[in-house]
Amino acid sequence: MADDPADAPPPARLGAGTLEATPPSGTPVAGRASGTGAPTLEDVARVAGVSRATVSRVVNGQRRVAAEIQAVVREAIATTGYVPNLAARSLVTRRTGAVIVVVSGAEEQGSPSTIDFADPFFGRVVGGMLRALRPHDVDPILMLAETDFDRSRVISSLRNGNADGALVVSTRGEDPMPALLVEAGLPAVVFARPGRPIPLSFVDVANRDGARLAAEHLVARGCRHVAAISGPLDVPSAQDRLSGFQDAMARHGQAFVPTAGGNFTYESGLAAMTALLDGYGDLDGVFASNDLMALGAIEALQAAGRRVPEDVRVIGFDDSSLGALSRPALTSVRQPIEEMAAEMARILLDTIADPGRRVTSTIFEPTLRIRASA
Amino acid sequence: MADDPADAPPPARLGAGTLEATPPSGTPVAGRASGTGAPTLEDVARVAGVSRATVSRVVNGQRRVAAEIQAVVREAIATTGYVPNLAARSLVTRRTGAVIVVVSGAEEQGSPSTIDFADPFFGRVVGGMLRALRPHDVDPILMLAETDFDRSRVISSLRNGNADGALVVSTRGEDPMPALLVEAGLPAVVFARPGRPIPLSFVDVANRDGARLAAEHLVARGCRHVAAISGPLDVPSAQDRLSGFQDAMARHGQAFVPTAGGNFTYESGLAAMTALLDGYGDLDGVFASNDLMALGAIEALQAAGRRVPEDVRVIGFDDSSLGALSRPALTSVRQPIEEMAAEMARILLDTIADPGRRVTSTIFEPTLRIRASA
DNA sequence: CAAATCCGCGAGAGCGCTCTCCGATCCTGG
DNA sequence: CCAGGATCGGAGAGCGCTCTCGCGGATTTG
Repeated sequence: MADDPADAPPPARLGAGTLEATPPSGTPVAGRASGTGAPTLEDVARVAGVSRATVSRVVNGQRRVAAEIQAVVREAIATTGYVPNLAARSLVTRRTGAVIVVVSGAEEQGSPSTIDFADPFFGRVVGGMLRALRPHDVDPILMLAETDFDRSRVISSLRNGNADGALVVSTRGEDPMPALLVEAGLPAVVFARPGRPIPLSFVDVANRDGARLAAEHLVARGCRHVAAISGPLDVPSAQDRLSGFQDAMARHGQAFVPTAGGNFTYESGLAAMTALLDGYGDLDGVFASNDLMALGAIEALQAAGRRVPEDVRVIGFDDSSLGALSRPALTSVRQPIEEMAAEMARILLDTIADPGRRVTSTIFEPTLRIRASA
Repeated sequence: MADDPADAPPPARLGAGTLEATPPSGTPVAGRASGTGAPTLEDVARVAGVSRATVSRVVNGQRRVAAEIQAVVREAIATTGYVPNLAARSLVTRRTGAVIVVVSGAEEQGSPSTIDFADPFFGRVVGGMLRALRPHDVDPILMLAETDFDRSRVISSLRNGNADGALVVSTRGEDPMPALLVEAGLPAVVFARPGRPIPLSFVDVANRDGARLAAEHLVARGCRHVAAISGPLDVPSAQDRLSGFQDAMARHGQAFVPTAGGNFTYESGLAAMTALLDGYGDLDGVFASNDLMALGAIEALQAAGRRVPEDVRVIGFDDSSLGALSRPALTSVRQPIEEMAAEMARILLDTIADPGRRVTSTIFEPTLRIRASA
């Protein structure tokens, strides 16, 4: 890979400030000997007057090493500025200390899934994983898996020992990624129950319970004609949220819940609400399967002259920052995303440590975050 | 890449007994011989009846290899299901094919910077980097750098060859990360001009131009008494946005611009606007240095009975998805974040390929995204 | 037709680390 | 005071890969 002038020419170059790159004078490298630049175990051993093996033992704390020698070695490590070469280590240990965080989904024409990352949801998940991984000194490698090629790249990375396992968060129901992982027998944990049952660990939120919470709240607030805006029904969570909501409403006397389908986007929520309003003018409550759609629904409601929450109450799902900032602030079912992500990391780490382990799943309880919209 | 399950040359064994629920019968692993599990170069060489070196040449396409032999080798690779062991490769090449993406900032008490990731800004930057890195087969390792410990971990990772370089996006002005990187002589590129001048490549947006755009738009819309809500002034971009705005307003006849300081959060925007309203009741236009603060400002304005945009026009900076979704939709100065992130990746890759390269900076031109709020 | 050239392949030496032996030292009990 | 056991450091063999070097055969040139 030399240079590729074919790459998108960077637009609008104004100033091109060029400073002389300073030769790092004060780099704490000392007492090396080999030609490459970085001090090696060998170098430390020489300085400390011990063997490579002993230094290794001190570094990894594997076997007891006499306190005295340990001090000498640590001293030598400090003066040489030694840091272990992870490539060499993982070559022999067959562990990389890295996991792949896969943001996966089927490719959608024209929707560069920048959207993925613009959605705070992914940020929260990734953030939660990072925090859980960090104390274990495990690095997260971020990969997008939109195309089959991407997915095979993930599998390859794992197979060739670039990473020890995968944490998958899918955007769609029929994502092939989980199945591929299982097929290859690779350690992995996914966010949300996979579309079809496969032996793979996952964490999820009790979607039906969350939907019930929403239903009960609407009922308690006096709503008598409520509708639902669902996500794509091939996604299990969307399915559960809808059916959970319908069931709960049925228990409270509303046997039929007018429903419109969306795809978790703002626009689809707007469209769904508009359609709903068309057929059912007397609605006084709406449950949307995520916040983005709920926001779209509010927009449609307001455009139709309905006030939220006075005329129609709206509840979302996710408790995203978007909903907290919008006006009226969105009442929403909160899933403890960060904790869920942390749990994923924990399960994966366990699985890596003990590959024989059976698959597990952890279901988290949602809570209702009451704000202004309902 | 069709591999028929029929052609399994030597007795294929995979780590059986690890999975329990599925018998993964069709795993594409076949034709190994060594004990570890994954086929090695050696295995491929044996199957193809050539030397290790030749297989390596085919894999890396480095030197001419007879087409005929090449075919045989590729065949062997396919039947063995060979994937190169990256650890072994990077041990000798001293390249890892990975870069660290550092989300950095000073530690703040009580604010678990989940906020970082909930802010769509980071998502967009990271997404842009991912896309630019992918075609080069470079993997991004995500790391948070909040504490000194985190930062030294980043430096260590780089120094011990865990990654080839760093892409840094800082949240604050006096972030120590850039300086540390320069000090250690490590390849790195930062997002936005560093707080103090150091020999480090960066990309940025022409903040002053963006602010000018906002000023001119407000003036064109008839605003005569405009105020500014700035970010923390130790951040160069916040400084430039403010002074750029002030200068542009001065050119248009408003020599004094009432200003309140915020820290890029919603709450600070709200507080700043409230304070501004206190002192200057006749404001008819506001420029906030980012969208979050602009949103807070609008909230304050509405709370004070001012209509947006009828009474007061508001312009933000960032063109974030938050602003697009809020009502009234936020007019904002757009910086091409994804392209900027891609350019960062490009510069870093160049720097890694040619470490002697001098530092460069690329400044992008902002544009005004006109929506409802101004 | 012989000599010079070139091209493509194989042999082999490590890259920096871990980890299994083994030998040396020390401690303990008889 | 010595045998036996426990403890701790050293030597050395690779992990899987790349890359330099050199050699043989094909091709070209005098």
